Amino acid sequence: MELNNTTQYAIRMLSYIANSHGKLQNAKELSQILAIPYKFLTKIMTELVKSEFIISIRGREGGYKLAKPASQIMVLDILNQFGDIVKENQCILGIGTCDSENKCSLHDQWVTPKEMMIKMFAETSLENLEGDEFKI
Amino acid sequence: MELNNTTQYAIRMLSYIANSHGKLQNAKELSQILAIPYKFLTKIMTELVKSEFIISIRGREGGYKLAKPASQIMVLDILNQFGDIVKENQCILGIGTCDSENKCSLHDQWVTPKEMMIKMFAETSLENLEGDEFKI
DNA sequence: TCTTAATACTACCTTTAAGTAGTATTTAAT
DNA sequence: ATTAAATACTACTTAAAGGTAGTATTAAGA
Repeated sequence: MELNNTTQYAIRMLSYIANSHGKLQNAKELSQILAIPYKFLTKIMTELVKSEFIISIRGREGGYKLAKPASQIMVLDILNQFGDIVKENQCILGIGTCDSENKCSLHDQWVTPKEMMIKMFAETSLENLEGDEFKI
Repeated sequence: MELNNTTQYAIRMLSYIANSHGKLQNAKELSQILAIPYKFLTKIMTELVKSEFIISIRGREGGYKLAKPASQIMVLDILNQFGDIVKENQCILGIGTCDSENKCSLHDQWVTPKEMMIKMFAETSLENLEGDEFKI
């Protein structure tokens, strides 16, 4: 019951960049600060650029910054981009979809925690992650 | 954000067996009913036997049954057995452990959904999974 | 006692996620 | 112009999860 590694890294990268208020961040430093392997970080970053979370400036003095205000990037968007599915009708036992018509054996117990989780991911933006509680 | 495949299968297997009120179930039939590959099912079942969720009877007319009352097998126990970690101090961003002293950037938002999830898994037994809502 | 139907064991294969390597491209500074 | 420092691209390797194959063992029933 975990987010996959790539998603975890992506959130940390975006969260860190969101805290640097528009100042360009480069891959080398990010890799050191966040303790994410350089080559893996750049790979993920390229996906974040393509999916328009991040704008990259190439060449010397280049780097990365957010493509839109931190308040407009929801954690749920990041999860979706990296295939960490959290859907309303998702069956926790992996038997297709689950709803009130078609329930798996854990369905009723799972409804409430699942909804809380989805709500949290959907309502939390990168802006909400700023502040002293940032951990590396 | 999903349970791993093996855990999902194990819950479904145990849940089905819990609903058969002591009648021995064999791997071949379970495999057909639950649509789980036979060889994979027996592999998981052997682990359930070794970890004392299940008692197996070998030989002709053999099969599987619960090793203890359904009310005493919690879903959380199954998760733990198959490495699906759901712990109080588990960091959702995978940076070691997380607590009120040492917070990752998502910590505060994650606390409540996480606790609900853990509570649900810890308090739900196989007995609670019985009934008409059983889906295959 | 022999056959058959069941679980158990050992070892392997396949797929996917995670991570790495090397080169090409871009651009500011000198 | 040249260099240096940055991102982008293509392809590969590694590790872990998921799944399969074949054989051994067990025990009821004919």
